[in-house]
Amino acid sequence: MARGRPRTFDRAAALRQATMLFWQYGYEGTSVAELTKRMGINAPSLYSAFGDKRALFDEVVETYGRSFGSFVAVALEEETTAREAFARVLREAAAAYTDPEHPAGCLVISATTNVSPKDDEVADAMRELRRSNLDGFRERVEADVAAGRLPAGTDAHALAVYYATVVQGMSQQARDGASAADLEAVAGLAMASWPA
Amino acid sequence: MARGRPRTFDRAAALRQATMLFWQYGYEGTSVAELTKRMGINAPSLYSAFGDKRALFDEVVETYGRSFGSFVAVALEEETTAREAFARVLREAAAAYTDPEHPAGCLVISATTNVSPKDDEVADAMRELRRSNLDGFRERVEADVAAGRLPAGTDAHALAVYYATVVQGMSQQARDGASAADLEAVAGLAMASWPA
DNA sequence: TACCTTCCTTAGCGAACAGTACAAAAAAGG
DNA sequence: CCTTTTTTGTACTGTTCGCTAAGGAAGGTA
Repeated sequence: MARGRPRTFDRAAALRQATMLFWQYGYEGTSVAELTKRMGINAPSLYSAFGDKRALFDEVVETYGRSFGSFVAVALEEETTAREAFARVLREAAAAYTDPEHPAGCLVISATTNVSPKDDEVADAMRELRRSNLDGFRERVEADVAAGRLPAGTDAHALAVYYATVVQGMSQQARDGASAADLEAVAGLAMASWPA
Repeated sequence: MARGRPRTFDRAAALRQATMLFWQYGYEGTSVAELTKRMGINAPSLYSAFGDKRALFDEVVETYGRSFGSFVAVALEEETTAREAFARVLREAAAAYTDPEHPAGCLVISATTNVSPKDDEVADAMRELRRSNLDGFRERVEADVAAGRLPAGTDAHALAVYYATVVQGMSQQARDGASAADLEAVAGLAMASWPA
């Protein structure tokens, strides 16, 4: 098996390099020329291995969700109470968004904030991802209401939107140079709004 | 005076149209071709009246700050207490960011989130604007600490970063389709974190 | 009317964009 | 060895990018 000439570059490593570029400059802010340069390959190798720019970006987003972005779903699932879950999400976001090992903030939040009309399909796909994260927030609150850990009248949607707002704001703050300590303080203040 | 052929388009109206495009699609997401089409003029008229794309954007940002974006500074100055000032900023942001008369969110927050490396000067200029807004937040808190309306140990910087985070998050939520009611609930929850 | 200044329209500039045709090169199968 | 299959590097496609040269058009001034 494995007919033909084998590829001479590490596909996973190239994908990681592409991730760093899209993370830092966004979808349209990253050109194929910059991608091939950073990935250490020529354009035909990129198109052969990943399809086109859009497909490469989709694969970047997918692997991002299973690595850098997985802490959110993990925290929502592992913590026993919604309060502890959201506190952990914010605490870990403060660390992750300012980790000097990679670009600041969250790729899903920031990579398609400004796109020209011709690429609104990509922006819509990312918006849909953020909306599903918001649903995850709401469902976690609803689970605690159902379990009696939160009052029956709790507005799960409002609480979910609030913490999504804080997380998205933290991402932008990190990209504007906020420190991990700054964001930890934000996380602490945001948890003061948790219903009594 | 006023020698030569007078221009046949309304410069202020053209600037408003440019504002709407930059507001919706961002700096790089808006092409000169789209600008001229929406402004109803040809490229040479745009360059003659405004300089180049960057100068047009700068003028857009300046007029934006004196109109749509002025509510923040006004609220910080007019309200007697910092608490009332921040509550008003969040309340008015909820309305302004979802006003159907113009694109959602805040132009200064969202127009240069993703730019290619060649335009990082524009992104830096906008970052500096956001940083000065953050300074305004901090100074408003410090004023209340000095006046005895807030405890002497209040962390003005942390509080300023927190409310800047909420405002930026609200802008992104609005661009993702959040309603005015959603953002009003966010504003209410965010004020629950105000120091006792 | 004649002139002067400025604006508008047409047409196009070089550069960068995403994407590809083509043939040499390198492996496995026969 | 020879064919087949896939990757490789070179060079290139058509399109869009921001921007502008050139000349006619339209006003005020004399």
